[in-house]
Amino acid sequence: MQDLLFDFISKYVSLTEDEKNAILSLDIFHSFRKGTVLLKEGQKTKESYFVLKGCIRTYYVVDGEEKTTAFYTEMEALTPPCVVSKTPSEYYISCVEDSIITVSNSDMEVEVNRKFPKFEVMCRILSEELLAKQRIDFDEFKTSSPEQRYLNLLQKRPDLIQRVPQHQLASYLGIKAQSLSRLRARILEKRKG
Amino acid sequence: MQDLLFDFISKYVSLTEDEKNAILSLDIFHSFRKGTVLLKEGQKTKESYFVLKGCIRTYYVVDGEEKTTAFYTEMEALTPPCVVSKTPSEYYISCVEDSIITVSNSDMEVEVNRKFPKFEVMCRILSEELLAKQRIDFDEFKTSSPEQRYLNLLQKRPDLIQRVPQHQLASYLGIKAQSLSRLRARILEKRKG
DNA sequence: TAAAATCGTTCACTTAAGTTAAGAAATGGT
DNA sequence: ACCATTTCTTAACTTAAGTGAACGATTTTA
Repeated sequence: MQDLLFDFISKYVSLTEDEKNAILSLDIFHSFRKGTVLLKEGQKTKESYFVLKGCIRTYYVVDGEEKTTAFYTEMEALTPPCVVSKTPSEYYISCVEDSIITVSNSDMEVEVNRKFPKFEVMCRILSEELLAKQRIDFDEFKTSSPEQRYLNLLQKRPDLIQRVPQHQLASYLGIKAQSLSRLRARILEKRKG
Repeated sequence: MQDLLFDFISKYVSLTEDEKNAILSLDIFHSFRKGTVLLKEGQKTKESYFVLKGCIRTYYVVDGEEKTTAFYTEMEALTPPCVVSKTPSEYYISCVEDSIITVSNSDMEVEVNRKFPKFEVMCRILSEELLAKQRIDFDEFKTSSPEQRYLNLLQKRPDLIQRVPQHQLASYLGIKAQSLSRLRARILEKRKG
């Protein structure tokens, strides 16, 4: 499992054995059962997550209704906005599947960055990449219809459609579960006719 | 004008006179007239922008139609995704108003980061903050209706509604110009009735 | 394994956005 | 100052998403 993390890191910086051991000594690898809530609305936290196996989701609860805004699967990292802004969390994070996740906290990261400056570089590059990637995702969302968004998702993350409940997918696409059902039926109809 | 930039930077790291002079010697301050196109679709670039005065927008052209996805105003920074991914740009950038902007390129930044490691730290923090901020914006967009988005914008960036053409605002809100007109009329109607 | 809860789909109806077109208002260029 | 262009609004019609309700299928859990 550790190798997955180190393979990921090696795409950005090369680590010595000492550095690897320093990371391992932090004891950041954790398993969670499906449904486990990692973060609740209103809670303060300094934790960031990196998914090694499984899937986690972020969701808001508005008028008693869950609004899912993101899914993180294998080799994806999540630092909740509340960690950056140092305010209580506005959303929940929970496990869609049994998952193996590294959990680190920002004090730890400050310490590691101080000891190993190359970490600072990796964090900067990672943040810049994620920012650019997320910008593209946001732009695609804005400029397309729910149907186009669904077809786009089918292309880019077909696994999500299999492993995630439809009603969570629907709010991820910005629509209601019933509309997603209808939209899928519409697409099938087009393909036949 | 330079002071605006240094005031902004001072929120993240403190610079010596030497460091300030190093930045000034790069000659990054530029003025552009309203309508100037800074970047075109298909073009390769290494340039990042920081708006000191004025307003720039990013937009895609889909089937001959402009789709505006973002506005950047005073003290806001933009590194186009294509700079990070090193691919041709998928969108245009142009000036909504006469603007004063610092234009830097990524080779310059690599050099500055090498000379002054504190820049690396600032870039990391800035990227992390922007990532968190953009995540919140994306989530708000996903979880609200066009009407809610408009009312939200009225709260958070009332200046934009004044300084930007309605049809550009409309696509920024993910709808057509006619729908924005109608939606505004609907809101006025509610306030009276 | 039986009862309860969650999940996915369908339907009828409502609401709002997309489309096409027209015209008024504002802006820009010469 | 005038003409051309762009911008904004309105209207009638079409299309698709929201809503509330029902029902079977699946999953959970007691």
